[in-house]
Amino acid sequence: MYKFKYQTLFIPRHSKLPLFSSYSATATALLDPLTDPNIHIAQAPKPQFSHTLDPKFYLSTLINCKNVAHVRQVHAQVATNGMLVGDLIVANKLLYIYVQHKYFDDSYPLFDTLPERNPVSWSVMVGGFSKNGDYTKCFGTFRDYIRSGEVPDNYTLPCVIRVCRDTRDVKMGRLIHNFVCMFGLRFDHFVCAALVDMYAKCRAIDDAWRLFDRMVKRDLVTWTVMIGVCAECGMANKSLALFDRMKEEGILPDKVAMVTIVNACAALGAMHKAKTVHNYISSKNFSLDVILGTAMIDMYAKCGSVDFAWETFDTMRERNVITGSAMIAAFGYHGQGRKAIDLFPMMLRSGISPNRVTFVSLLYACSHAGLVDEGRKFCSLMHGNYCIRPDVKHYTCLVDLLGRAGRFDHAMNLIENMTVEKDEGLWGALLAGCRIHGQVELAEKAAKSLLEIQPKNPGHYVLLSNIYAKAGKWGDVAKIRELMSRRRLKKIPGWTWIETENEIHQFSTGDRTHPRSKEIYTELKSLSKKLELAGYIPDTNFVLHDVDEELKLGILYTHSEKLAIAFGLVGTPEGTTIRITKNLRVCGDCHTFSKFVSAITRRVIVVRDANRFHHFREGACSCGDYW
DNA sequence: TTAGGGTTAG
Repeated sequence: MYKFKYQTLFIPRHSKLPLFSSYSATATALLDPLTDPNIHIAQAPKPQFSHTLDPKFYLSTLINCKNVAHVRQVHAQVATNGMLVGDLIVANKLLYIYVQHKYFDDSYPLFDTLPERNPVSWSVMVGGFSKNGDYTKCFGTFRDYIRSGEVPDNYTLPCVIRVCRDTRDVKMGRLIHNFVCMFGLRFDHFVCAALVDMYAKCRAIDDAWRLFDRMVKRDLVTWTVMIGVCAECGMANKSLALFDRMKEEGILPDKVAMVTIVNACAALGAMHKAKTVHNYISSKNFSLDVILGTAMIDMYAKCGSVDFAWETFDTMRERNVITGSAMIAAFGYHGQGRKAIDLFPMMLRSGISPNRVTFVSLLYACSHAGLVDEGRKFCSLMHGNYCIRPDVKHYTCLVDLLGRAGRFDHAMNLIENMTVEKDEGLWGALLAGCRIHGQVELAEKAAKSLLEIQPKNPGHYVLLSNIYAKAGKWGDVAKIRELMSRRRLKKIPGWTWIETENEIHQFSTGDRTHPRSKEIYTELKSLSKKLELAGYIPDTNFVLHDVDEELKLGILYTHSEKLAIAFGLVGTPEGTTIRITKNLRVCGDCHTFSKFVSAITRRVIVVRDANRFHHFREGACSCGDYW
């Protein structure tokens, strides 16, 4: 069908010689055979063109070029015919194609030698550098643009704003924002959307909100940006509200928006919301692809249901290493170390190779289930079979594993010989192990290193104080309290959330603001009598305040977890699982309290704390009292 | 002739 004489094409770049001798067919038809993967460039047919000065012809030819060699041919032809001087549109199109395909060696000389440049030429170059991550050249070109006396347009500015976002340079972002106002583009949709994204990613959330609220038209992507940033900044509840508002305004979510909202549910740990979102996904027929499915596994795991996470995993047609690692991590959060370990060979059998995150998840799962030998085996396997060198996260899991098992010699040996930089997580893991086993001296060492790295984190002081309290070292408890006061550090207030069908209820210690507060306290009082009869003894060591025992008891009884559990008992149907989320680690007394409550009320209580999940059932906890 | 922004695991 095509009658070509095959010959090698060797086209010198920027050749001044005419390269096409005669016109025989349309450019499109001539270039079509090149889409055939069996035809190599070197064998490609030589197109037969005649000279032409019609810019439309060249534009159409450029659009249909299938490789850079042909773009360069057209470039040379265009240069020969003087079109670069005569028609800036053709020159810009050439620039655009080179930049799109990252042929900066071609685009930059062309841009440099253009007899004239218009905003499109500048915009293409600035955008090209921005997209390619060459921030210095992007800003350099933008600066030259402004110096040339031109006013940047709504095409160029978003490219520069993107660089500020990628480099998290909010200072420069604000400077560009000033330019935006100067150039009268503050209401431009594209510019505004880019600014909202930049502020959101730089965590300048107030600025992002201000602009978002002011936007005349907000499209799906901008809504998604705001929904995502709210969840990341600990305002997942606001994310969900924003999602509802978006739908009310007639914007239909796409799959990316759904993944974002699934993440918000995961951050919130709200099971009812998670189910509602899942129903929405099903009703709108979003396919459960690898990204959405993996996000849902994570969501269910973080909402306290490893079973739903597994169901999702099981339904997915396509899985990758991220899916597998997410499921292993899900088992790990919930203390189901064996299941996490069993998933590993399944993953290998399906042809998925583990990566460093997979091993972190596995080691975490082993650690939270007290599987010391298995953890050590995974560590050797990681290094021996997969050539993955352990990083600080792997070491942290190992220290955690050894610390929980009381193998402090091994843990210290590991820490002393590790070659990667030690971080607060590593020392925190050792400190947590010391707390479990009452290792006061080692705890002091760990705390010293920890406080050198993070001197302003009150949680570390509280943990050390609890260790002293457990050992009866009240003088040291007092010293820690003084140190905290001298450093003006306050214990992070504990918050607990509990979700009912339509609402999320939040409690702080001693909270009486809830509309059903009276009922909650009555329930707590009646519960305390039953618990004492069942053998529960409140442990006031967990109260850091310097107050008398009676007051300590009072404070202990109104910890936010206990208020949330009491509300769960009165506010949810009998027999249903009570699911609560805490911002801190669960306190030892509340842990014992929850075990007793689960026994006397026959309720399953699922607590998500800052570290892991606890499933309280019939007087026992899934963590085996290691947390 | 040109452009921007949102998505999965520890």
